[in-house]
Amino acid sequence: MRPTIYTVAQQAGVSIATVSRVLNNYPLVKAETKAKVLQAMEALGYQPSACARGLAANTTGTIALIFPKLSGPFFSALIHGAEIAASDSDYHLLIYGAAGATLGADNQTLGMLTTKVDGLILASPGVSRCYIRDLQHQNLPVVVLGEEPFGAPVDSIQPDNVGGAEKIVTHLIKHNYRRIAMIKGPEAKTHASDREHGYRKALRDHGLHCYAELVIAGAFNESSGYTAMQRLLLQNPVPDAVFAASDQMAIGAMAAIHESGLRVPEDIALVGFDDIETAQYMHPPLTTVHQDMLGQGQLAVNLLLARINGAESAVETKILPTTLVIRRSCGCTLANIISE
Amino acid sequence: MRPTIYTVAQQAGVSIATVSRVLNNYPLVKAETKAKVLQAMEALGYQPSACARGLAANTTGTIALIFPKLSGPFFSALIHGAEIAASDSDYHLLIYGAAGATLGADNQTLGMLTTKVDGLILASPGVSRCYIRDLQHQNLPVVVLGEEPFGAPVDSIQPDNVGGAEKIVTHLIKHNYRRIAMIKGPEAKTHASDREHGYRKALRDHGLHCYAELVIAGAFNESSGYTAMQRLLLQNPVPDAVFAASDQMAIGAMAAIHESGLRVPEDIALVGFDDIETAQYMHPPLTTVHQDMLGQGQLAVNLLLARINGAESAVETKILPTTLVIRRSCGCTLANIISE
DNA sequence: CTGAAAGCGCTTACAG
DNA sequence: CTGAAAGCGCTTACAG
Repeated sequence: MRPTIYTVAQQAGVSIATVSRVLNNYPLVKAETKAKVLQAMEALGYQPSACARGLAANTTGTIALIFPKLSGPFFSALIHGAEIAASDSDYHLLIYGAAGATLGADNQTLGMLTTKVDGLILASPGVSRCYIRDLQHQNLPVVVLGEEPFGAPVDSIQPDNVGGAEKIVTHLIKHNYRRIAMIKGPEAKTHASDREHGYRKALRDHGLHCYAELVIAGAFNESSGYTAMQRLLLQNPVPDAVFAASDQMAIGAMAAIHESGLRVPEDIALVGFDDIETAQYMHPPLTTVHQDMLGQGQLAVNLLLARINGAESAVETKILPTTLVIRRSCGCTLANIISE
Repeated sequence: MRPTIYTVAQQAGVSIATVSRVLNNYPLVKAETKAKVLQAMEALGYQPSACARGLAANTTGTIALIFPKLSGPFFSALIHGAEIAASDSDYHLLIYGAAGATLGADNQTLGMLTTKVDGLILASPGVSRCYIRDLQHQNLPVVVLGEEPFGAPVDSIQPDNVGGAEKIVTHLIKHNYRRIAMIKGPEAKTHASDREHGYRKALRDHGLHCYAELVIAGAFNESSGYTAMQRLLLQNPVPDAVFAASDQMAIGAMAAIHESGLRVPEDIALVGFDDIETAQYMHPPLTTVHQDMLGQGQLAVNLLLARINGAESAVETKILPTTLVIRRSCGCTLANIISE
């Protein structure tokens, strides 16, 4: 049998209340008593039950991270960041990839999940407003990651998608490219449409026309970038530069360009967004917009933890800065990284 | 106040025992009673407390996945697979990236974690035997992923590292390369040394000498592959082929080769291991060994769940087959994928 | 087929 | 500074 708080109390010759107090670092326990208890716990290999504690104290010591789907280097870094921050505060991380699942109150396993956590991070684009309300109604703190939560009064964190896209497209314009295409993300996602807005704004501000046939939708992964680029290559004339809304799509696009016998950047310049690890190892190294995914994961957890611990400050909407990372694929010959 | 089982019972006009029975799908509840209870739960928006259930039934409905560090496409796919399988069985997934943490009974937050789960998957190379024993002693089912658990009687899953490496190096030999270098992983990891064994075996079986200076250690990520390749490029003559023990290292190595002005595969052939998503989009597309990471994650969860549900069969050691994926970087001109 | 009651292992006022 | 006791919200024999 696993030892319980009773076993420890008996072994130490104190009451369970006292054991509980040393467990929770109550200041008013006599040093001598505390030592006895600690020693008993050690001797028995005692491990307090998270369930019992959760039931009695109404706190679980775990938080959840909810996703559209768990794949790709982007989410990987996010999870990693969240994991680090959670560990630092002795919290555990539950992940739930709502791939294909309905993300709402009707989802049974998601409902059960809410009773296992003290708060949750919603990194799932397209979370419904009413689901957020639902969670808040249960007194569960929530922070939304990577998307503007229209209408819901909730903390959120996102990179500066508009500004990042604008910066990199402006950089392409400075290179004197004029037929600048974009491989964008799925319509419905705000981070996708924000990057498109940045693209359009940059073109407009420099008096360039935005050709509808130069904007093609992808799905943020390599294969959709590959396919989109193939379509772009069918055009006459071919675009002289392409902005892919994610590095993964840029990787796919680069493969398509190479396969067609054209060169990057001599024939077509190509840039991405995200600055995933692989970007710098491409051939040529990919010029892109850096966003700190690890940092976003950490920040989200820390914000959430602050709310869990009762922070009452006004709702925060954090827009994190992005930086332009210039490598070779845009046509710059510098090998090193420059931020504007 | 959140509704409890008492609220539901009262609303439905039954006892809490009956509510509990419909919650757990007991067969012997009268249909009419069940309907009343279901309706009351619906009306109240009732959500049973995982903690209370866990305490009473000694079961948590969650499993843990433990990692050395949470990063890279490899672990990303593993997590994704685990998540899918867990969801399918209405289990939740707790992840713990033991980056830098001591993976043993002394780790306090890991200890607490064990009380939150019904079993765990150890994907952390270098888990100590005594830690596994410790968990099993607590009656917690364990499955080890990606490593041979020497001496510990525990279920484990791993790809055929030796066979995969042997296959791809043999393929290089058939190309008539003779100075075949290897960028291997860290010494301590069995999956790293297994891949090295496969490499040596292939050389030996074909009467080739294995030059110590052609084997350089990396750390499974891009940057270490890049650095290792730079060292290989210093040699005279340069190797005519390189086997990187992971695709990520191959990606780094490819960048180093390109940067030196040499071509892949004309000057140096290059192959990897894993078949991550990006491999096929490299320039040239990377010949590699495919292992089903998503499938391994799913299999691990299903094996664990079987144990949790009381499966008493003998300890399983699953070695999953790998397949050779021939693309361009080895020198084959075929664009399509062939498996031997 | 259903209910009363004990018990799971903690926390937390309340006394002292 | 410490203990006795109630309570957190469930499950599960045990009766009937």
